Amino acid sequence: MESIYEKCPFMTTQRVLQGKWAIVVLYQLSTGTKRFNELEKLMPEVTRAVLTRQLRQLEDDKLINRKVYAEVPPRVEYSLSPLGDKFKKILDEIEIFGLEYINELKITK
Amino acid sequence: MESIYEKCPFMTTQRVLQGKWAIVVLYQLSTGTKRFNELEKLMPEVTRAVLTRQLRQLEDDKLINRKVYAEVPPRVEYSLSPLGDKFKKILDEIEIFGLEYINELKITK
DNA sequence: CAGGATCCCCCTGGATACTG
DNA sequence: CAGTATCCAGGGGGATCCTG
Repeated sequence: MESIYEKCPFMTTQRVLQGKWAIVVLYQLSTGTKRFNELEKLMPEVTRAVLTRQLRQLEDDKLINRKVYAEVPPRVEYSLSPLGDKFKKILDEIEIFGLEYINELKITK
Repeated sequence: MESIYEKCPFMTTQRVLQGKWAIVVLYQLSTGTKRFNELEKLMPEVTRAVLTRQLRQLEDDKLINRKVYAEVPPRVEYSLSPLGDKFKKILDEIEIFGLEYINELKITK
């Protein structure tokens, strides 16, 4: 890890958000705990392998929790960590901005 | 452009934030209009070519304005567009989150 | 059900050299 | 001063196939 990441809150957040599906996954989990295949259904554009990698990445970055139940068939639940919970504020603003952005460009173009 | 980008505010914002230096550039411009070489000095880790590309990308995405003055030596000023201005709210939350993130991981690790 | 293991390919960041 | 023009290498996304 480099020094700029440790000092600058913007670079730090940027690093966490690099994954193409990071924001959407965090959003999905912000509405509640989800199982793996629930996330799959909510995000049909993402393949399994990619979704798994994105989840691992967010887990490594301490934004989400992964809970495995020792059952058959297996059950795995993903949820926001305490740190991930603090990300919700960003998500709220992203949603507002995103909608405005979509609207604005619809008019302009 | 694909349909999911046009509909989902999270995907839309994600696309805009893909560039490695997007957030930092937006932050720098959120504190006021800057010339190209000011940005260079504020972000020494980024090379010229890369910074230029990032600026063009944000310009294409309508988040920043590029104003060229017909002078010698040339002067180019970058600033937030009206749309970019709306991004400030996200930046505020990113800063808060980033600082909390840095703090938390310092303690945990 | 929830993945793991590979492979491939493209895109993007970065380095370097040149310019109106 | 504020870029362009190339080139290169690495990594991440995506597809496909396999598994406890």
